[in-house]
This record gives sequence, structure tokens and C-alpha cells, in this order.
Amino acid sequence: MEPNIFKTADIKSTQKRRLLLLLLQKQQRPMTAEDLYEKAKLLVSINLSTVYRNLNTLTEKGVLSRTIRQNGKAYYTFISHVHCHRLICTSCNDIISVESCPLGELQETLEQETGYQILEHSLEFKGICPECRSKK
Amino acid sequence: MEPNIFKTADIKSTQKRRLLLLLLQKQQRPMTAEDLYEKAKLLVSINLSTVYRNLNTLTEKGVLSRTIRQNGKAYYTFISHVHCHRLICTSCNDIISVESCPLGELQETLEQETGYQILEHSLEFKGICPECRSKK
DNA sequence: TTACATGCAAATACTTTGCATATAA
DNA sequence: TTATATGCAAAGTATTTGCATGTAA
Repeated sequence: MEPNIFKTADIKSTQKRRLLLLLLQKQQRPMTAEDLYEKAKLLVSINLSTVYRNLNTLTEKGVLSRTIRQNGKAYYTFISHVHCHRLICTSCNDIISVESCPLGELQETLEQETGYQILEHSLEFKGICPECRSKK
Repeated sequence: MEPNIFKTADIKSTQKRRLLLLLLQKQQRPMTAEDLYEKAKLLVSINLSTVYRNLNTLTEKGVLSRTIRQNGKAYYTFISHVHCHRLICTSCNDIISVESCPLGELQETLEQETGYQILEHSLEFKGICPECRSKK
């Protein structure tokens, strides 16, 4: 883990924070507060509200990014992660990462048309995966 | 309002359902359960859980579509509405509709690459609107 | 030493559910 | 008449907050 993430973000380096970042880094996939809590409590004594508070702090400080998915839950990743989206099977909840993203161009057009400075976007696809389709 | 929406959806035509659809139709913008409840209770006696139950029923029957936005709330629209997305100002929460959508092609490519049958997608842009930018 | 982090319990926001009653077909 | 819709209160799920205590710098 970058030794100076905390210094850069101007927050204290605590055992719980180091663990949460380590877990997010190890899993290499967006995780919910609950996901992280379940993993973390196997290793240290930690409270769910500590997880929530830290995820909020780290998001505000620009270390993590938060995305609310169509299941209503917040998912967190390192900001530095490759920009990608999701394709979710509505039948078995399998998730595939979608790395292609054709929105850069549209985003520029939108900025010109609307005068907005666009900072981010969220995109999610839903469908039925091959396994579930064949089971029908 | 289409006289046979309810017949087609195979659900009873009740006063509250007719009102909820009418309100959604009149506003011509995605609304939350709370939005609809506030509008509806000015006109008839209605319970918030009736609103939620009907929005769920109408969504399951394919009359409405539901999208969870990055504020964590569910927004409903007629399925028949023009396919469009959102550009939200993170500073003043102003919302602009984005009608262009370059995802059709990517969606086809994804279907071929992944074997998924893609049924829908959700897309949201966030940025800072011209007014808020000039206030800085 | 001191400001910030944490644990715990309680509160909040949005949504769902069980059950008795009301109503559309 | 009968299955479905509704109201009401209670519960569920994800998240936040107040306050006392603990800990990094």
C-alpha cells in the first residue's frame, strides 16, 4: 500500500483504515460497507459504523470512489482503478466488468451544449447471462 | 390516459392507481414514491405504502420503469417515455435530461462478447452547472 | 497533550410486510 | 362473491449520528 495515502489525504493512519484499504486493494473489485465489515471482523475487532465512517472519509478525501448500484447499495473502489462499468445478470446476480466506455465523446459534447463541467458518470447494464438463458 | 393500461397489465383499475399514473404523466419527469405521495395526498386520502406497492406492481407489470439514482432513491417513469439519461449538478442538484445515448452499439458488441441478453442500462452524469461554476 | 478515530446504542431514511378491512370485477 | 387493493402499524435494510472513550501524532 502506498505509504503516504493518509498523509496525502491529511487523515491519521490507523489500524482499521490500513486494513480497509488493504482489503479493497486485495479484492480488486467494488465492495460494500457490509462486504468490508465481514472481511475485516475476521481479522480485527471492528464496528460497522467505523467502516461506514472511514468509507465516507476516504471518499471525501478522494481516495475512494462511491457508486450506488441499482440494488440500492453503495460500492467502493480505489479512485485509481481502471474506469469500468458493470453488466449484471438479473437472474443469478453474476457481474461482469465492462471496460469499454464510449462516453468520453458524448461527455465533451454535453459539456459544450450545457455549460456543465462534467466530473463523473455511472453506468450499469442489466441482462440475462448465458447460463441463465440456457436454463429457461 | 390509455383506458386499457390496467386491463393489459392484468390489474384492477383503482382510484389510487389512476391518480398515480395521471401524476406521473402530468409531471413528465421521473418521480420518487415520496414525490408522488406528496402530490397525491393533496387530492385524495392515500397511504405511502399504497404508493410503494403500486409503484412496485406497475414496475413488475412493465408499465413503469424504476431507476435508482446516485442519491439512493428510486425514480419512476412510464416505460413508454423517451429513453434518456441525467446530468446532475453536485452543487445545487439541478437536473438536465440527456437524450443522446451512444450505448446501443456498445450494447450489441457486449451481447456478442459476453453472451448476455442485455435488457436495460442506467446512466447518470455528474458535474457542476454553469451557475454554480460562475459563483466560485 | 490534543485533535481526531472508534465503539456502542440510538436515530434516520427509504422501503417492505402482516393483517384486518374495503372495493373492483 | 371473491380475489385483489388499501390503511395502518410494525419491521427491514442501509446508513448516519451523539457521546464517551481510545489512540496517533
